[in-house]
Amino acid sequence: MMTAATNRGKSARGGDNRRRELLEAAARLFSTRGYEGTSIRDIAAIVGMLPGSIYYHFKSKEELLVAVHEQGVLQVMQAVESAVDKAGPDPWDRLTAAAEAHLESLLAENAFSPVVTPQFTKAFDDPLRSTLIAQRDEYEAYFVSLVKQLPLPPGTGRRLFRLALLGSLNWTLTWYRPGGKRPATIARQMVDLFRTGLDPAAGT
Amino acid sequence: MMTAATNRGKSARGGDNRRRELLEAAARLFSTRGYEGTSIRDIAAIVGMLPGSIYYHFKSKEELLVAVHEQGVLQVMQAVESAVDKAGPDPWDRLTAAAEAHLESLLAENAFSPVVTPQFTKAFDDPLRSTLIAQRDEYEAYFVSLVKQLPLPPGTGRRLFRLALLGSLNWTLTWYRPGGKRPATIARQMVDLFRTGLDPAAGT
DNA sequence: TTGCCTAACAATCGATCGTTTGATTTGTGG
DNA sequence: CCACAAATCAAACGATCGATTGTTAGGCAA
Repeated sequence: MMTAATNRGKSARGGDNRRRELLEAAARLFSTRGYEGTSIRDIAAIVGMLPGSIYYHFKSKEELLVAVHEQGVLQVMQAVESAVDKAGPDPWDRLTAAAEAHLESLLAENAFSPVVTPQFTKAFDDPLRSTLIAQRDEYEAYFVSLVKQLPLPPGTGRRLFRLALLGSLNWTLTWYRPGGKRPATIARQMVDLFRTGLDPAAGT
Repeated sequence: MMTAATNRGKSARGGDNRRRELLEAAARLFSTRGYEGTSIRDIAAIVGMLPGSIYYHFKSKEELLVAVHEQGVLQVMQAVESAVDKAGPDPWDRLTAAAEAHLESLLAENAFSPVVTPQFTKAFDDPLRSTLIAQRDEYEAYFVSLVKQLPLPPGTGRRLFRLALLGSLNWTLTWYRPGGKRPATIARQMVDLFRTGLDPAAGT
């Protein structure tokens, strides 16, 4: 799905390099300094362009944000789906593969993806906010289906499990430092945490 | 610990009501619209004060933020320590009590606490950023001690467990809607999730 | 060559930002 | 009632914000 008027009716020819540069610069700044903390002038300076020129490519700062967010969701979703497709048929293996790809995307250098977190989304109000949430819901629905495949004891809160797992993964953004464990390792250990539990005397 | 010059040398008489009003208004706005998204004028309007008058109570917007953050950390920490003290001696019960109090504080109406999340902290740069992180680390250290008491099989990653649990709890801020399960219930179920695990065929 | 389209520049708009300054009100002790 | 300090008002400062406008230089097609 494409939010329409996201690009200027130009056909999908490969020639829109500056537009991609703008998206990438905006993504980096939005994810590090926040949306309000980033000015059009900051973005223009990075790509070597005058502030006004940005409005040829995007008709407003909000539209630029929507485009960045859309791109971020798209990148993460593609990475996750591709990883799951490569995994075996076991539902836990597939969920683990998804978690690994999810976290790797979020911590990747290029940094489109951090914008995907709903924490980022929270601050906006409602025309814009709904747009971003809708983009993201499409992605989270994929995790719903992955969790649904899990053979869990009846009565288990699948929704809470999904939210808790994604919370653990997404929260990694706030404490991860490069040089530590690889993201995929962290993701796998987290899934195992939920799967096997910690208390040797559990279930009493 | 008090960051010094946080108040204007006025003794701890109870009479600084407007200051508290300012702190509360700022907390609500900071946590919903973000720091950059909140203007001094917005805060002044809420408490019925002209923008310039705020500078009688706080010498800069940054100092106001630090004071709000300090207050937020303090409130959560006190709620958690009080809850743990009331709990029994069992380490898992104590951790559960902490998780419940933590999440209840974060979702409380008054809304000082959401500012405590490091997600919020991330956007600032370094003189300010370090101050906020230091305030928060003091709080997280308390969870380190709670997890240390847990009787876990040797070789378990206590650090990852703590981060994963706090991630699940903190992430609740992004999806919780009033009218659903009570925060304490959510917190308890999350701790149980980590404690007992989900896979009936686990440990293979 | 002519004509159009893309992409950017140069300059500037009104609004809003954090902050400062100096006068003025309000409350309180002598 | 007066003096003095605490608290707020009133007004404005320079800077920066997102956005608009008019123009121009290059590329490609007819």
